[in-house]
Amino acid sequence: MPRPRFDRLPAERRREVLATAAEEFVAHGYHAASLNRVHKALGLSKGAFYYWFVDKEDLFVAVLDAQLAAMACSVGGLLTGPPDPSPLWNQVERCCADLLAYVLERPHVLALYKAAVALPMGSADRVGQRLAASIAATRALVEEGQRRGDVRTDLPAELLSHVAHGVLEGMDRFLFAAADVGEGVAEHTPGQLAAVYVSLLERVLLPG
Amino acid sequence: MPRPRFDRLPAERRREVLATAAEEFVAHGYHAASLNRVHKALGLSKGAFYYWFVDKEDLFVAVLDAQLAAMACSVGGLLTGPPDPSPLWNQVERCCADLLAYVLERPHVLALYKAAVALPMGSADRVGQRLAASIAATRALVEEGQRRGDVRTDLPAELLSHVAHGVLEGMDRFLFAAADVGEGVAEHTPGQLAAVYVSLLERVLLPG
DNA sequence: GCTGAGTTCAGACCAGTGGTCTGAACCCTG
DNA sequence: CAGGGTTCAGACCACTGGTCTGAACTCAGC
Repeated sequence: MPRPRFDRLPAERRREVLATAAEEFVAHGYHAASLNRVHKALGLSKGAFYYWFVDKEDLFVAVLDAQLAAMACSVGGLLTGPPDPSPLWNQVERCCADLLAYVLERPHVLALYKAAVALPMGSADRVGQRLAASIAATRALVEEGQRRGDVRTDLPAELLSHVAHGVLEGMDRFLFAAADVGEGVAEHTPGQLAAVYVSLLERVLLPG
Repeated sequence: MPRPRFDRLPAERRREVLATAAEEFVAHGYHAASLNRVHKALGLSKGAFYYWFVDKEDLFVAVLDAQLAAMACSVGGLLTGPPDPSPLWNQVERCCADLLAYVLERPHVLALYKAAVALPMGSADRVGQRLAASIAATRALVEEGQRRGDVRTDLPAELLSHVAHGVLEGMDRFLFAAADVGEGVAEHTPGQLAAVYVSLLERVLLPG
């Protein structure tokens, strides 16, 4: 993800650009987001913009990466640190709870995520890469689990990771839907929700 | 879904229009599909087009409905006919197998489905409605299962249907991915695949 | 057969889009 | 101060989905 020209800008300006662009993507989704509006809001010429970014998707990826970086700072990944011998499902539950806590109070992150998944999957190289990261994480979990004997091995890891990812997405969508209807998800703590996530994951992944 | 003017056209012309439009959507996805290309391919003026359809989404929905109708003709739904006392999971497996058989040899149906899910969810009124149908079917299954005692009741039906839907989507994506890599999904019969679908569904849905 | 209202649709036109390109202003090194 | 590289303003382009005018046609009612 080399973006040398943009990166050379003063940090404050960079932050401003990414924040404005993020607002636009959050408000309208990827396709309906208008670069012209972003330019106008920033008092920015097309020349400058296309000097910094190669195209619309490039900007979107930059926005996405900034958000992911911010999230990674405060959440801490799964299986990314030093080897952790504690029970795998406990680690998963902790990670889920953290992520939920982070994301539930940052609706714009969810909106960006929605915008990302709505992209044609052909853009597998840039946006797809970022989404692939989340499925890759699931896959890493599945493989580590298979190694430890915590995850069934009668189905291929590839299949299991897709399905596990589907389970998580299903939970997500349930939460979205509940939030849209105004039904208080807030009554449940991230910890409680995480427990449900994990129990469902276990159902599909546990051996036997 | 009233489309009185278009419906008044001779059936052959209608078929031709929908087929050409379907090709375009299949080839490029929703957003990248160009109405102008469709017009040109059909020797059709904008005037005529906008006389028949209210906008791009309207055309897409018409294409989608035509495909769904064709599919419904040859597949036959779940829980839609007269009450069937045979074991629920057997019914599900039969339905899955039929759908898989139908869809695996009609890649364009898959492409259309992908195009549909890639739409901004705000279009909940038209395209979203069609997608909602599939989740509604899952939900009907969950509720019927809860009534019969075949599905757990410790979690709300709403949540379970979203998660079940996620499981199915996960399987779908696994099949897509496998097909993209060229790995023969074809080595497995729809029946075998359906058995895996159902076994995973059972994992998340069975009581206890 | 004529008339006039309603239907059908050709295509000019519009605002807006993402993206390209020219060239002016600036900076920095020799 | 000369000249090459960097930065970026904004005219311009092809193309998009969508609107609108008005010509051609259909078809009652007379």
